[in-house]
Amino acid sequence: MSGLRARQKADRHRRIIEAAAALFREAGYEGAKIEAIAAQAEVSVGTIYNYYENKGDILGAIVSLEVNEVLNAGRGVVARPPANVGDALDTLVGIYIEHSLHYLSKEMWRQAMAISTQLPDSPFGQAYTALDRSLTEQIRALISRLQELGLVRRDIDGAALGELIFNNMNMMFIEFVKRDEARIPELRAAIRRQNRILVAAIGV
Amino acid sequence: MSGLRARQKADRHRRIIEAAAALFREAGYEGAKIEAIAAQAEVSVGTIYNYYENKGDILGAIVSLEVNEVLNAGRGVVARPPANVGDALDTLVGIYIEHSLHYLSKEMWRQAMAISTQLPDSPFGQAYTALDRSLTEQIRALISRLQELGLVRRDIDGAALGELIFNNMNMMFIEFVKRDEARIPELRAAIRRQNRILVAAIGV
DNA sequence: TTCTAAAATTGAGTCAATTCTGTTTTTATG
DNA sequence: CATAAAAACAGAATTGACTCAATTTTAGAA
Repeated sequence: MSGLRARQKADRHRRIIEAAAALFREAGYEGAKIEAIAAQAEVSVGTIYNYYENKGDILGAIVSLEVNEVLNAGRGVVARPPANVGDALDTLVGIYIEHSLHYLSKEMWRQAMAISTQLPDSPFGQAYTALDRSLTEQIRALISRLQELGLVRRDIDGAALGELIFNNMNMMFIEFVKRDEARIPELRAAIRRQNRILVAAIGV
Repeated sequence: MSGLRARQKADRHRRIIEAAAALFREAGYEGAKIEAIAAQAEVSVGTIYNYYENKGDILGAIVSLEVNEVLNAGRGVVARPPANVGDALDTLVGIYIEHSLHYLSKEMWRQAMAISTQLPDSPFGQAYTALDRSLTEQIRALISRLQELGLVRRDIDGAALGELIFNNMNMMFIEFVKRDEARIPELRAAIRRQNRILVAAIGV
């Protein structure tokens, strides 16, 4: 019945996320003190911890928003991929990368990745792993689509190939966010160069 | 030369590392309090921070020891690789993976990886990136060696291939340390399956 | 409307990493 | 040897994430 309590809860969630997102961007993850987030969201410190297990989970909620957008954008490519294996992969990778810095700064990505390895069993750690899996799955779906279209050999191990492509891209992205001066075009070019080896191997 | 001061310094370094390694293993990274490490090493908290920028750097020193051993073990394979591309890669990957849990527990690896992404510019962050590069380079050297031996096509982009193989392996290793129940044989099998696609593409 | 149990909020208190400042030890010099 | 500068040390103070017991608010029954 969408009672008062439920509405207030949703509203507090939103205020906390908005306050945190703003402060993470302004002051960086470490620089954004929980007290400051609480003050800006007009709730108490205790309330934040009632909603999120720890500071990392707040960042986690923001990351989920970003990655889900990326996944959505990727669906279009899978549905109607460019009629060329190299271009198809490049287009999908491009969408992932170009969307990735929309809400999250490199510093926020670094923190998010760090937390997800540090606490793999926390809510955020598990959510992050699930997001990675979804991305891998989407790449696998693209390969499957390309096989249907007769652009990729039928005898290719699609699952293994999807993992290979995702893992390489992801590792490149990790290195990318670790260096503030790294630029997107160079990242894309490097991944394209790596994928070229695979494209040669799997094309009909 | 080699005055008292230098000797005491080296000795204190050693004691701190030994105390930390023992406590990290016993109590985990978080569980090993700086005060406890200081007590066991018979120095004060302040002294530890005089030697290491932060707790992560202590772990970093231990990780470096481990990875350098791995690199050393790998040299043998590069010098005399198995006469088959798939086996050669599998042997090198195997050495990396089998040695990896010698001194470091999965939990210690998780922390180390997290810190290296979180603080890429700290002494440890930079060292970790350099170690990754060395491993990538060693894989590239193996490929180069296999090309000399006529086992891999000459027109293959060795640098890109080395990165691809390392990045995939590394990402698989990250997922491996994130799950306590994951086992080494399955990890190796999964990587072998992924590399099979590449082997088919690059063999003469 | 009034009352009660459940749910949610609050903020002072705890804990551990890191910083800071005064003291001690070592080295170099006369 | 004495001594002053430099280096290293010690541990108390600070800081900030997180906890928890007390208080307040809400939902629903009478």
